Amino acid sequence: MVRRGKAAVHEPTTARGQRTRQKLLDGAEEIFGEEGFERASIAAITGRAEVALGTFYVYFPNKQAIFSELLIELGRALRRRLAEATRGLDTRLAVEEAGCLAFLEFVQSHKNFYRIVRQAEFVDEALYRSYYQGLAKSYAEGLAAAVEGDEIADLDPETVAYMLMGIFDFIGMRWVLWEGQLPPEKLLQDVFRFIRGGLLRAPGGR
Amino acid sequence: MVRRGKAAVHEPTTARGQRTRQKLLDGAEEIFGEEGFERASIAAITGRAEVALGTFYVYFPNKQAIFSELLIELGRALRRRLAEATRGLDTRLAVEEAGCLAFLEFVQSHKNFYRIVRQAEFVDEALYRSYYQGLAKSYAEGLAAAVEGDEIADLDPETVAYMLMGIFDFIGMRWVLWEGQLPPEKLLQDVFRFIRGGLLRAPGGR
Amino acid sequence: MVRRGKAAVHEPTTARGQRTRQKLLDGAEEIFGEEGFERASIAAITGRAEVALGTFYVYFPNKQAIFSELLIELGRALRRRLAEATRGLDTRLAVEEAGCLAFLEFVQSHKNFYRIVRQAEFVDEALYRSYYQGLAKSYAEGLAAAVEGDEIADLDPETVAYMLMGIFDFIGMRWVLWEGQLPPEKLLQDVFRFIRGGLLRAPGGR
Amino acid sequence: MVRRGKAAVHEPTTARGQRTRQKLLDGAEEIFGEEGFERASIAAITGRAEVALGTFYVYFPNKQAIFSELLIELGRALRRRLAEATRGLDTRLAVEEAGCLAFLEFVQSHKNFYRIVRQAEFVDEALYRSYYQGLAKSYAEGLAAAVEGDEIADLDPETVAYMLMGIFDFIGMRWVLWEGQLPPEKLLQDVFRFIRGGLLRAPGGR
DNA sequence: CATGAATGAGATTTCATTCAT
DNA sequence: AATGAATGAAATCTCATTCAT
Repeated sequence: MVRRGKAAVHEPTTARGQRTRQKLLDGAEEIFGEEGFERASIAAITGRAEVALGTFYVYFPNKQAIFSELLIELGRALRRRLAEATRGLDTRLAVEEAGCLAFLEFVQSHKNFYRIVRQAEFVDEALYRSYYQGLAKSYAEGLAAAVEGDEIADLDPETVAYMLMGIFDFIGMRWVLWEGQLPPEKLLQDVFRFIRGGLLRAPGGR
Repeated sequence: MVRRGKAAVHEPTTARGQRTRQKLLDGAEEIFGEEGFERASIAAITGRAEVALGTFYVYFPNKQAIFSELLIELGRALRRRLAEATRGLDTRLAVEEAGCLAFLEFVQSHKNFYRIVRQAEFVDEALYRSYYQGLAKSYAEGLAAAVEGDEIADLDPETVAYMLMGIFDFIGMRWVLWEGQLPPEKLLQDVFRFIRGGLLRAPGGR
Repeated sequence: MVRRGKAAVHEPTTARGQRTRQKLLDGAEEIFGEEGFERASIAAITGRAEVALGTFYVYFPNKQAIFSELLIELGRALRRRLAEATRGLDTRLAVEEAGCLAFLEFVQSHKNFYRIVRQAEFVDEALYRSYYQGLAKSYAEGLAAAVEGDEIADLDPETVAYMLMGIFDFIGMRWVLWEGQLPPEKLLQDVFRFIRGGLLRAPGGR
Repeated sequence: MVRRGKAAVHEPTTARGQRTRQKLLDGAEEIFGEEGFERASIAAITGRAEVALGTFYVYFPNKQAIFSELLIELGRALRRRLAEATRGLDTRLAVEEAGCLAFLEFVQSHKNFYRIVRQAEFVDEALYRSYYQGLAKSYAEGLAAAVEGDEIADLDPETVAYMLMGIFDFIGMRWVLWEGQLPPEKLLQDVFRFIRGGLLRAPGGR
């Protein structure tokens, strides 16, 4: 009947608009990483992006929206990076090792991403879950194939996927987030040995 | 980072005071779990605790303080629980398995705790780190002894500690936090098999 | 399940609270009258009331709420005034004349009320209608009785009620609102003669 | 009160310009009617008119200006309608009746007009008064002639004009605005009878 | 003529904290 | 010990208006 609702927050049509929108996303990534979602203010984001406060609302309806978009984009970038890093590798163990390294390198070069993902639980829980579920699904598919091919032990692929994500997450936290560097080579080898042992060792039972 | 009020915020002397203080802590645990630290308001906490707003400041100088105290108390409770659950066990593997189960049961009965710990990173980072570092230290000591005794493979104990915490954390997230239940027995067995494999398999090398 | 929602905006319990609340209502009446609902800011209201901005929200959830409350209170005051002014009069015509005069005097002493009622249509339409409908109902009851008693012509009471309200409203606008004074006695007599004629003259038909 | 832009806001010269300007006026009439002046945004108006935001300022210096123009145009249209409807009628009573009906029909076909006029008091008070004063003047002139010719009672013409406008306004509110329809024929006859009585009955006195 | 990105002042609303009782 | 009224800084969001294209 009567059209209501605000003028749709649009995808910009001009190149200038595109640039502004990107500046906002970049600013938001920095500020969210530094301050956390709740303490980050729109004013801080536009300040970092060097645009006026009101400009924010030309492109995003609220703080949640830019956060969610950021999470989606960064998630995509991570997967691209993982896909590249593991392309063409022929054993599952090689994939895990390359993937682990790629992940650690990725979060090292996107330290804010780490903090952004960890906050997502409180900002947009559905998106947060789907981030991990999507990642777990990729992992699990690869693992299922490896189980199928008798390459690794017969463990539930999804469970293994969450365990691996947990390992990577905590190792990344301990070294990349807290120390700002990759784990020393020796420790990284220990991580790989642990994972290899977990994946290969068949014997179950107590 | 932690602001201090000037008024000497006292430990209550009377039994009534003790009770009030505990009601506030209980209310805070619920509200922080539901809303997150930033969105949780003192008014909500006192409302849940069924005391007047001003009463809060009789016992705590500010919002951070009650959060930190909560984290410390819950951390203590978790360790007590883990200590109980693993007391007297004679193999490291048995300790890990019992510890894993105890952890999952603990977070199941303190679902808010899970969310509180995960927020601590953005509220009181030092405390957050010391929570994990303390936990890691306990683990690492046990693991170092097991390495010493040739019970498990020669891996860096601290690194293993973080890997195990990561595994438990993510399995807990996947099952307890998201599904509200412990993982099915079969999957739990897969977790244990994975960990056993990781810990026992000595030979490194590619 | 989980109690949500803000701490209820309360009726104040202490005398001090009562006073503050009343100061806000008084300030709001002035500001709404001067500026109109939309241009009136909460800050202006609290400024007039000489309390801090935040104090407003201790007593009212938003601008609408205080406006509606104001309209209700003022409506009540008008009716009280009309009831007093017409109590004991024994002819309908006398009631109309006394009522007209009382209305004009009332709006003269509450010039803001005039403007507040007229804005209500855009602020709280339901309340606005019920204000007029309530007033019309009172009128119509009195008129119906007068028709019954053959005191006035057999016209639909509700229709007459709206006509009378329209007359009073516009005469009040022309004189009280625009000139700040009651109509000159001579003109007031013309109003009464017109109404008498309208009410008494029976002959219908063209 | 009326702010003036510097850019010479032009009357459009081309036919295309004429059309755009009219689209804006039409859009504004709808939006002002739906939302009220203050809540109506330029963006909503241009959205309804299906032109770009900036286009607004090609034709109008600001929001007030288009509102005032709208009021003037609609006022003109009403008078045209009243003039047509009463042209050639030879008694004042016939004029009033035809005028009343024409007014009600007019507001029925311009429901937004009703709301626009009622808001004008808070947007452009001078124009609002002059709207009523102009209308009252026309009325009063006709009424004065009728008094002169002994056709109606000797009442102050301006006062009667305001009373009649009040009656029409409130009957229109009750039926056209609230019910979306003209009053039932019977009630309309009661309105006419009331007015005839008021106008004809000469004798004053209590 | 027409466009739509950009601006920034101003409004509403929340809430941690203080303080008088 | 407990209360709850009061505060005001800070945050979000809206939108009339300008301006470069």
